[in-house]
Amino acid sequence: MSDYKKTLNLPSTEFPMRGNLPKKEPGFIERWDSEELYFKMLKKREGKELYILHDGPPYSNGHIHLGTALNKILKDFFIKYKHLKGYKTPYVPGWDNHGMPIENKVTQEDKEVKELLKDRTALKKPEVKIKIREKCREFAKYWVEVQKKEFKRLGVLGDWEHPYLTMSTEYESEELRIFADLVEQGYIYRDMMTIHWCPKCQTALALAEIEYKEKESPSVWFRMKVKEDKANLFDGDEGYALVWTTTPWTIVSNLGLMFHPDFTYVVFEYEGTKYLVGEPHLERVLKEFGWEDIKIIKKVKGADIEGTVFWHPFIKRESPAVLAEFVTEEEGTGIVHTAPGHGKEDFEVGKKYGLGVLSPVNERGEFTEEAGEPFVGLSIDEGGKKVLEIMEQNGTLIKVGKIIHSYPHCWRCKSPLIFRATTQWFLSVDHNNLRKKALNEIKNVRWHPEEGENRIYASVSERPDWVLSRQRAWGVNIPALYCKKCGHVILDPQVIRNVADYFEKEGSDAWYKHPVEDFLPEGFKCPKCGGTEFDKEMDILDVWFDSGASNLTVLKESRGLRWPADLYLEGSDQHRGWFNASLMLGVAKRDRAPFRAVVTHGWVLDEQGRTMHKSLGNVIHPDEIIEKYGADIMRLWVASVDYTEDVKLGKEILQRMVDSYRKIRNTYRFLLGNLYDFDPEKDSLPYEELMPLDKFMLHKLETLKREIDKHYDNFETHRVFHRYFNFVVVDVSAFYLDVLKDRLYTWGKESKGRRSAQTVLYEILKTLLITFSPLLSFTTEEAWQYLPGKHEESVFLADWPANRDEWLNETLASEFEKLLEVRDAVLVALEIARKEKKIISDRLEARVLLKVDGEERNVIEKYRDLLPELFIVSQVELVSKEPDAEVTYEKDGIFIGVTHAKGKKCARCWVWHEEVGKDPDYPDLCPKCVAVLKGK
RNA sequence: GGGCCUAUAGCUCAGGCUGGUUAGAGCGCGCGCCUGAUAAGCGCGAGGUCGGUGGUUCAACUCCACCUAGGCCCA
Repeated sequence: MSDYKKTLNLPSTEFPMRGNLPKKEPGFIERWDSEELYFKMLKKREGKELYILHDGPPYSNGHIHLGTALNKILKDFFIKYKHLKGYKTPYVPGWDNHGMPIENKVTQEDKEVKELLKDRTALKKPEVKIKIREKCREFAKYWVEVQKKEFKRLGVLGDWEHPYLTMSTEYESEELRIFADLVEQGYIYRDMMTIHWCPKCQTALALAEIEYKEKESPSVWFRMKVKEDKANLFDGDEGYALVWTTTPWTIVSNLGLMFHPDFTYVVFEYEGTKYLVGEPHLERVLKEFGWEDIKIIKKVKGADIEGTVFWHPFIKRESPAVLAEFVTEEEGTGIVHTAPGHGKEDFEVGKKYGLGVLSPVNERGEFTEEAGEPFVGLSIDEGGKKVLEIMEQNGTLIKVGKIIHSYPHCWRCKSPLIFRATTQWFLSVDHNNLRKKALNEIKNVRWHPEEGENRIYASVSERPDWVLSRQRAWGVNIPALYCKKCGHVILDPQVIRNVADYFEKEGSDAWYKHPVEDFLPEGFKCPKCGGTEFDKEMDILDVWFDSGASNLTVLKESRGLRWPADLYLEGSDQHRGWFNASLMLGVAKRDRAPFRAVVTHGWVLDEQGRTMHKSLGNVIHPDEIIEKYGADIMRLWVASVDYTEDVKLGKEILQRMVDSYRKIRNTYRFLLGNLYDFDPEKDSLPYEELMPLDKFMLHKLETLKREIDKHYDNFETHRVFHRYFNFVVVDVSAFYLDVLKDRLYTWGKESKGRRSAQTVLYEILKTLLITFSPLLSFTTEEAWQYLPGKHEESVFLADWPANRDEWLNETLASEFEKLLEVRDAVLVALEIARKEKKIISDRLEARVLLKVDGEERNVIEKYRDLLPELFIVSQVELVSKEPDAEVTYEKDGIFIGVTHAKGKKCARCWVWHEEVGKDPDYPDLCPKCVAVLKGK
């Protein structure tokens, strides 16, 4: 009986059922590398239109995380897709190397550097800087190599041997030349700016280096006498503004008083003296002072107080009233002491009102000459006490208490920070209409998702001038000169270009290594005093300038690239970061946005939708996933989610991806198994000779391909995934392949019916592999190797399947959709027959009686011979009355009856047939099988 | 505190922008079948009232307001 099994055409393939991805994937990477697949891909598209995705450089200071993995995988999706579509897609990965995190790491952990830095002033010495930079370079280089391996492990193809590094000599010199151009065009200027400063470490701190901690400070209440009472607050009498501060030392630098424009202010009289205070603050302040029996004189709106002038409490200096929204109701008096040199808001307001800036404090946190006697040389704490002393004496001090509040501290030495005004280099955002031009360019860029446009627009229209300088060691220097004679600061394009030439040859350490004379053009003199001796600027450029310049330094013809890029693809946090910086520099230099389209993705969150955080213990590392499941599972996950929003990842989600993967893989496997004896060149049938069901599947395949194509083009890879997966599961696996088994297994090996099916199976498999290869790169490549017939050595060297209009057959498709509706109803009836009535177990034991009315009747009759195959039952009988059977079922005018099939079960094809046994040579076979075995 | 965004079955996504029959799909789950895709394959079924509250409307998951939770950026 089982002898007949050998006469069947059962599937056969070497393509393994199990993926074993963690083990197998590295082999593919090696092969792609050694066979130079990336370059072969480029070569294949020689002369074709370019599609340039410009890589946003990740920071080289540790292993990649899920966010960077997500990012690179998405980039790989679109590059591969565009390549398959016929574009030439060179991809040059980049790394961002300079900057604070690496410098901090080195200065904190490198023994040699730590030793050098025991002397806190050492940081200023060129040789120490060179040492630090050397260590930083080593550090960055190490992590570039690590990340490179990790990115490659994800299956990302690109020119990994020639990436761009912001610390490379080539990059640094080009960057400096761009800077020189900007100087020449007048974008760069110098101005004061307040920064967080650690007096102990004697260094500026970036926002990320600040820790907020509780601190006890004095709570100082004092009064400032009116000088010019423009708003007639006090009716010609002597009057005082009540002011509060927690940093008495900054009173030395007071240059104004802030009022809230919308608050109401109250003038009241206490013991014969008139005072001004915010109305919301009045009660609290009186209680604080223990003042009773006051008399309210009048109320004034904050906005009206603007322009009133007060006297500094102890210096003969004016302090005008200005308006600002920073003033709060909760604290103080509603009148805020303003020292533009010592506070961010103060600085902004001071700049707006032209108050000037006083910052008479040196790097060690000591008062300078500028502070005047008796403060010179005092520390800020001592100075603060002195201030209180003086105000106590002259009667301006009202009360001193204590307050515990959150205050910024240095992350390194944990001591409280101060605000200091320093001179910095700026890029003017409004020079040459830069902002306006940039805003205009934003409209010409395709943003995905669309909300990105609002976000970048807001950040460009609101952004202040760009502070370019950093007081750091690890970065590209700003090659400015200080005239030794007159102190004049010079930023000369020619000098900068000379420096750039040195950078190109020696790297940016050249700035420290060479004497300043080496950089000067012949006969260079201080334009102000004619001096010929200069000091070098020690500030470096903001790292956002580094990466923001990448479009200009990297997208060059000499690299086979082109400016502007077709696509930028980064996390949505880059609207304010890299997109912004790139846009500014791109527009400043070339009057155009450096990108044609910008795609952004969200954050990777845990399964509950919370940020992954060490302290929450919910962090997942990419290599955990790769080692356990493989990169294709990760890629499949990326493909399955709508990345424009935040995406969740966790155990269940991964398990679902593994399940999906198995289904896809097994379907590939089964397709391959049924093509073991099929040579597409010899055995394919022309379209006209295909069986109707097979033509129908080509119609579905063609539709699928076109939809997927559209989704890729719209950057909607999750729609690609869902559409594709649904096709694989529903149309191919559950329907087509299941129905086809009889034809594939039991019909003659070279029968037309079988070849017809194989012709379509081959097209399906090939299309499935190519169209999904950007997403599921390893597995499609693996399966590709088993594809029969002549084909490219790699799926990535194939072309996106061309549109086949002739495969679209709407008439046939709508007929089959109707048949499928009937099929669905039949399946329900069969389930009843099996489960409730137990008259059948296997579907082939069933005989189906069918009565269909209306237009569907014609279709059913047209394809009546196909119905048993389609339902996978042994017999189908069309009846004209509602069937009288053991099992009946009706749905939407489709009447179904189920009985047990007549005749006997054919031992070979298992189909029940009344003519089984008719042939004496094969007493247990049906006529069809007999014919097959007798070779027709 | 401000800007932008998100919230549909256990999971991943549709739908709704142009408000109107029982809100769809696949996976997972449950129950079966098969043993000629077998650490596979097939079928059937049960799951949501669309984050919450209020409003507009004859009618809202879909429009508006507020709230809650979460995310990114900024302060």
